[in-house]
Amino acid sequence: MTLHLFDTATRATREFVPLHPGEVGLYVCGATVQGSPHIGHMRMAVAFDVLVRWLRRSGYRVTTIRNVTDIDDKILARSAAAGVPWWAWALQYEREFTQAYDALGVFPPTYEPRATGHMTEMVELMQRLVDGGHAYVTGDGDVWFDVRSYAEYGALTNQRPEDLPPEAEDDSSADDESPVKRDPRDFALWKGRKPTDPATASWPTPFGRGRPGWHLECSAMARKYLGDTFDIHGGGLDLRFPHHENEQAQSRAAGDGFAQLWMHSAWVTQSGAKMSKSLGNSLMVAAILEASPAVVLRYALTAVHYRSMLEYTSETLHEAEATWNRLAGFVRRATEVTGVVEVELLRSAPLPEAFVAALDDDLNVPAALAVVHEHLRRGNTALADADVVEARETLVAVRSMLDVLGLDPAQWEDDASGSRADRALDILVREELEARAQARARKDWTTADAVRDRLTTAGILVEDSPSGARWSLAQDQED
RNA sequence: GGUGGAGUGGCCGAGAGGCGAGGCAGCGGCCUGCAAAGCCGUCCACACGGGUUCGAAUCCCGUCUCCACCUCCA
Repeated sequence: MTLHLFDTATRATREFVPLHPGEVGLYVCGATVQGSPHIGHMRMAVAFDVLVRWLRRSGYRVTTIRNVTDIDDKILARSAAAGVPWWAWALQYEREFTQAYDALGVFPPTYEPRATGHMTEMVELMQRLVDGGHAYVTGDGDVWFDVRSYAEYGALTNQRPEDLPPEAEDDSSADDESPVKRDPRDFALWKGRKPTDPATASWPTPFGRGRPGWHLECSAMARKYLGDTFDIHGGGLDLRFPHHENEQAQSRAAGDGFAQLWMHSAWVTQSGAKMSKSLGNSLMVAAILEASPAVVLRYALTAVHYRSMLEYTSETLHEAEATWNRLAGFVRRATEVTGVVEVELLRSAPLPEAFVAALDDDLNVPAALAVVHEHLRRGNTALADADVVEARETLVAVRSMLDVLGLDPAQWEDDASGSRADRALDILVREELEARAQARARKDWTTADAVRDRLTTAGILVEDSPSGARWSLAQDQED
């Protein structure tokens, strides 16, 4: 079996055949940096991160483009309201996104182009569309894509232009739109400069000064970095229409082949409904990471199939943490017995067939995790039986699989125990445990249990093992 | 109205015509000085009503409920 992926455009799972053997070009729509990242953004990032990891592990050389939309209506509006330059506003949130991606172990893309750095490419694309009769300029300097000039419009989302509802007759915001649009469904490639726009937010074009509409940048940047035709275009489900439909229309109308396969990741929902920013801070990445380790959030986001909605409840992170502790606990215990296993070895070790089959089947991560858990159980049994050979085999298998998902506990632990406070705590706890060990040795259970109770009260979990006691911070029981 | 998606055991969540996914929680047991961790067992589910079939959660018909996109959105 080879990799099969669900293609949103054809609504079918297809065998993935790269345009160039051994290479994959992937374009993922990144964030419009108008505000702080929430877990929905991260879910999308993690989903495509797993795709990239799997492609690489499968032997492909992957070029990933994830753009940053750093100029748009909301950025202008919000920065103006805050009295901050629009570009400062954009950069601030771009940094927050970068930090969030890093925290969750999302590989940086090969290139991360900003819209504002690609005005030339956008103008060129626009020119090709105007020259080809697929776009037109209106009096106020707006440039519109002519939907009726392109018969395939609607192909991506299986809609026909005539099915799209006509613009509301009494649309009071119509003043913003050109009064001479040829068709209500025509969308803006370029927005002519308005007197209220900051001077820095417009760029010269043959059609006058202005700034890009939302869709143009992705087509222009995908072409620049991946070529006229490339393998996969991804993004969140909501981008299908109009954003991706419009991207495809403008690129193909201009003569480019554009994406061969479309992938869309599903929502994070709350109480069955799409989450929104009005729900408050609880879903913002920064707030979550204050309360939980980043890897726990990553586990929670990874564990659900990327095309299924992820119902986020107060239990989600607790459950993820419990499961994560089980995985990490095995890796820690097994490593004590078998010695350290280097990452290079993991990446060359063969993966269990069932795991490979699961990921090849449209990245079925839940099924792949089931395989991980089967191995985990076998590994724990091997540890209980002091079967070092079996323990090492399962350790390598478990870590190899988790590495593909970006969840190898050994790689997440390195940066978790480095601070001076951590080292100080370790020294103090070890002294307590030593006192307890001595008490246990003389069968003074009262003293031994008193030590353990004291540590438990402090939120420290003690586990005895043949090689002595070990400690860890207990899982937060707060709701 | 148009286009898609979904309803699975206490909870989360895969699968998809016959072999009890997996996880979390609970319960029983083993192990342990007692625990914890771990292991074993248990909890045999698929919105509803019909139909096809030797057999349906899975296919067909109908019904109900929910969600998304069609406007900025991961």
